[in-house]
Amino acid sequence: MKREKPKYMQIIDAAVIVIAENGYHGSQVAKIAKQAGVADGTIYLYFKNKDDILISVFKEKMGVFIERLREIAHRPISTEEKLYELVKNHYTILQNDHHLAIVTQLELRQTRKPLRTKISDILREYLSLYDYILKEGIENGVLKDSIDIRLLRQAIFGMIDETSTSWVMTGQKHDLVSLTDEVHQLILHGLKK
Amino acid sequence: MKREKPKYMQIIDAAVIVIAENGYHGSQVAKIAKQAGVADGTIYLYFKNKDDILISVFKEKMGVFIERLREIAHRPISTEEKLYELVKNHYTILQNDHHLAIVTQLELRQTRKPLRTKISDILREYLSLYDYILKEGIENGVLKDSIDIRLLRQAIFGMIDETSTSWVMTGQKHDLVSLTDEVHQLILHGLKK
Amino acid sequence: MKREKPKYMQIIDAAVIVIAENGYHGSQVAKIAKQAGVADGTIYLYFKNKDDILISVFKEKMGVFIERLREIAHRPISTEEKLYELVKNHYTILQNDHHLAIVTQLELRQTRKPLRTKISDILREYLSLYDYILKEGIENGVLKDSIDIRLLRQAIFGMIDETSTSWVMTGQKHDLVSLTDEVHQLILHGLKK
Amino acid sequence: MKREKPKYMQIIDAAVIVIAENGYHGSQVAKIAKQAGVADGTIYLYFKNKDDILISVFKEKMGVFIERLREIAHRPISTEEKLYELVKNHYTILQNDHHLAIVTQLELRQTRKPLRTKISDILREYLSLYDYILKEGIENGVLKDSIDIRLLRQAIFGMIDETSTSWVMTGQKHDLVSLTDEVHQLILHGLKK
DNA sequence: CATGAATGAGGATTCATTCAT
DNA sequence: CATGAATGAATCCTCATTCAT
Repeated sequence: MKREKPKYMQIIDAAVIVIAENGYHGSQVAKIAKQAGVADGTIYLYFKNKDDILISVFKEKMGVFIERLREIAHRPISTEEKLYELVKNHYTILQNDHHLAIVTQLELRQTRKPLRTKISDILREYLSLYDYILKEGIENGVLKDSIDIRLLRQAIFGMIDETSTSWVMTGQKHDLVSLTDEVHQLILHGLKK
Repeated sequence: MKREKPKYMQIIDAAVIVIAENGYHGSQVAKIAKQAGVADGTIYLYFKNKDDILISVFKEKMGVFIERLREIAHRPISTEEKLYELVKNHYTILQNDHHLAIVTQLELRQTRKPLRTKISDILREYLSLYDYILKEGIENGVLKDSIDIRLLRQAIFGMIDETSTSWVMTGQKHDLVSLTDEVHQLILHGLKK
Repeated sequence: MKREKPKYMQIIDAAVIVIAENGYHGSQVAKIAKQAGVADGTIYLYFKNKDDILISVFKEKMGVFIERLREIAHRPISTEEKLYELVKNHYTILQNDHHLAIVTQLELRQTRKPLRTKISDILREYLSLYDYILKEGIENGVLKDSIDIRLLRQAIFGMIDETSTSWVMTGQKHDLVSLTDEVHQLILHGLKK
Repeated sequence: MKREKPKYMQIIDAAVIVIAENGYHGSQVAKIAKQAGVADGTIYLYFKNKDDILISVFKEKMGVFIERLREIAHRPISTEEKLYELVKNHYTILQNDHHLAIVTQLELRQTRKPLRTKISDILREYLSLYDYILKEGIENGVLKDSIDIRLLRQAIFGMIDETSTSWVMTGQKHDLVSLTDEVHQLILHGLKK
């Protein structure tokens, strides 16, 4: 039965695994095709080229982050709670898929310009939800209104991203989600006692 | 006078320029050699291989960050002031050398395992100075003692790194150093009003 | 009405257009199929393989050359007149179908052995009509009997073919048929005054 | 001793042999490199790409045709004699190098546009010497002045080219140079008795 | 008869590295 | 120390052809 899974997602999923295990550089198209159980040429029926696979992986997986955060952003809860859920959501998705975590935190930090641009574009949608929550917080008088919102967003994302990368680079040994409380506290109140 | 500059630094400097302008991928050894004004083969008298050039670039340039931060860490000033200088120092070095900023924030985020490891090793020395300042702050009762010091460090570095990367990716148009006040405030007191 | 045209000729005609516009190299089977309005696989119900399309194109189109020349060869006119009509016929067919002209003069000059052989075989029938006319001319004492008939034929065909190719390569701008008089004269009396 | 032969000509000569024996299509760069006794990559120190090899082969070899014809064109002999030598020269060069003959008459008739253009450019210099001789003949009242000189040139070249191609396609069995007399006669006086 | 998704063999080209001079 | 000509491994992608529907 060919029905099971459309080949597109089959290849995406294979790519995540292969890239996580071999690095983008070590992930020949043939290797991804084999993992996906399709012929090399089949890849090109669904993706323009190799880079397009990576971009699509990011797009598809970022979709999950975005979808859930969007739901959080619209819940009838306080800004503090939304920020808490924001952090927890990010950590949870990464912790639940170690392969994805490697790809997201390490392999996707590609340097070639065109790729970088495409990835940024996708990330922008995710970060615009940060902005939504932050703006609301400022309007409600919960968050500082003296600082540029972009800077607030970068501060939050920087903390979450750096802690995630550290977690991945140290072998994903400890529990990432359990950092949520402390990181949430740091985001809101800073390092000062 | 090229004569007075040992070829080693000549190549390092050439590498920063070439990599910043062409990306690591587009920086063939031949191109770096040409920019440095030496023959291709000469590179290999000073560097083991191409990766070694990148690592050496990072090591040499990180040295400046480390040197200055070490001086700051030992000044007879408060922890708050040290953190202020830490941020300012990082931003200032990047802002003063746009080529270096590109290399540091974008091109060095290489994905290949061996390179990643080497770069982490070098970064560790820089980050250990963060730890020194943080530890002091905790002991003096200035900083939270309820949170793991590694997390505090990641929070600070994450913010600084993310803001720097954003600055580079948006074309280094605005003034980076002038963000110091706000970022310092976020580090200490968080986003909450 | 596509319905009335058997798919075989539909594909042949599509191939002439696609090959003329894209070159043999740029004429993927899929492109020909699309132009013909059939599925890729359908091509293989009518042709053994891609080369077979080209051969069939040549065979079908050469058929027109042959048919008309055969009629000319049997007309009750002088050898000189027959040679005149031979040239005019060749030029007229090419001039009336610019796509065909490109395919015949340029794209069909394929180099691969098997194709070359097949094309020669088809051409042979056309050229045997040249021989028929030439033989008659020799027997009637009109043409030189001192020169091998194959050489005479090659001389005529060489002139016609080269002038046709030049015409195609210069963009088919001038009138090809109007060269008939002069070429006819050259064939009969040579370059000498 | 690497001295013997500059690698450029070494590769050109290898290419002629390999292409003659395998066709352009069957002539992988690796095969040419092997025949030339160099590494694959070395080819690219001397040629921009594979097509450039073919173009260079044609340019180098056409040079011989041109050089010799130029000398003939300037000899103090009659136009008739020059045309005789022109034919003989062409046939002689081809007959003396069977590999070259195959490449020239068959493999070089490539269809891809850019290649075709480059080859035409090179051929033009050779044909301009035809024009030189023809113009002289017309001015001296030896040749017809009623026919466009380009047509005269195409007639001559067409005959020579077609007879050469026939000779190659029939396996280069008979003697090509011995056709000179008859072809010369056809060029000057045509087929008419 | 007709479809078109899937196949997978095949090859030009780049570029880090070496080593004879 | 310095050179730079030569090396050769390594891989993405195309596209003619098949065959299950």
